[in-house]
Amino acid sequence: MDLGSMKQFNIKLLEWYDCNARILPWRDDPSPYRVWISEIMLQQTRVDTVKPYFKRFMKAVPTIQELADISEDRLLKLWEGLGYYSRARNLKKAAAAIMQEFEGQIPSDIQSLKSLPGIGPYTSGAIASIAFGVKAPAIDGNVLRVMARITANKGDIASPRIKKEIEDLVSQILTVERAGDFNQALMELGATVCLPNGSPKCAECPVQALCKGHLQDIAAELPVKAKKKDRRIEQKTIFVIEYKGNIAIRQRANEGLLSSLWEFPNVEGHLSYEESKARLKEWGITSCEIMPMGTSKHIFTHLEWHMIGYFILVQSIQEYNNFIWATGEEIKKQYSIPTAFKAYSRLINDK
DNA sequence: AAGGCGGGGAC
DNA sequence: GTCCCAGCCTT
Repeated sequence: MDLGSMKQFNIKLLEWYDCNARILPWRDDPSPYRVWISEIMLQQTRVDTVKPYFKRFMKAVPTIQELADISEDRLLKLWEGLGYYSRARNLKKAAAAIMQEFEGQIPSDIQSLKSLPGIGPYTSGAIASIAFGVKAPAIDGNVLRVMARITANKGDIASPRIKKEIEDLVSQILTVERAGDFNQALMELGATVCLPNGSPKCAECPVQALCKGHLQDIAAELPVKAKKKDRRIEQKTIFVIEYKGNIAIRQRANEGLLSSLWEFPNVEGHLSYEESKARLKEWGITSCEIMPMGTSKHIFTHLEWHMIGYFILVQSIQEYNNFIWATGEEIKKQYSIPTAFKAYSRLINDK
């Protein structure tokens, strides 16, 4: 792209953004803390999904100090249902680091930002440019798609080489004073006009005349991405166990999938009625009614859970050290249970 | 370079 | 069903 085209690109894009920017909760006051929280929530997560979580979080945890001091259970409860829960734990770690190493102030330079847990190449650029006006690129999935089409780049945008090409180009184009607006405009264009899956609305695009992909009539075929691998399937049996009005829950391991979130007792495989009874006996539950709750499927990015459930009404119990016994109300208020178990927790919420 | 890590919306 | 989302971290 020549210098004249870059200049035109800047002007057209920012003109368009000034008229078409969506009104978003984190845009009216782009303070570093608000930008940081919003950018972490927005990682691999749609704007409409993030909105209510962001508002609730800012009200519950308005300062870095409070974030550094928050309990893990309260933090995960605020994150419940949003997914990628390591983001929440990294947020707390980063808050502690900001208090200790940066005197309570979020740093403005890329290197310091990237030193914080959960902040990588994209998020460091986003915070630096939006909150501090630093002329740094912020290359996300939208930008990769938009720029691949603008330059008619047929390379795999997942490859580091192509990413670097696009990052270098955006860095060259990014000469305007409004670096934060420029980055947001590029993402906004990708989210609302230069749509994925072969559906770009080129007729509405402010930089259509500068787009090689459009001029060559291949915009819809770009960007090129490698095919995804198949998901692994796991069978599970879920037990919703009630005893004297309380439900059994337990905390997952603090690493790996859904780490340190809470769940109903469950085991690998699809257990029959008799197998379930034997397993419950191992857990000290000797006398109970067992009722089937039906099947449920939950799809993760890399994994599928195919579940069957049993509702267990316990009459007597030998020892119950294995689980926490909580009321439906306590679960709703205190314990973060991942969406994967929703089909079996609905019954509790209805109580 | 590749895989783990959630959940949901659009088609 | 498939794709992909304001990605990061570990191996």
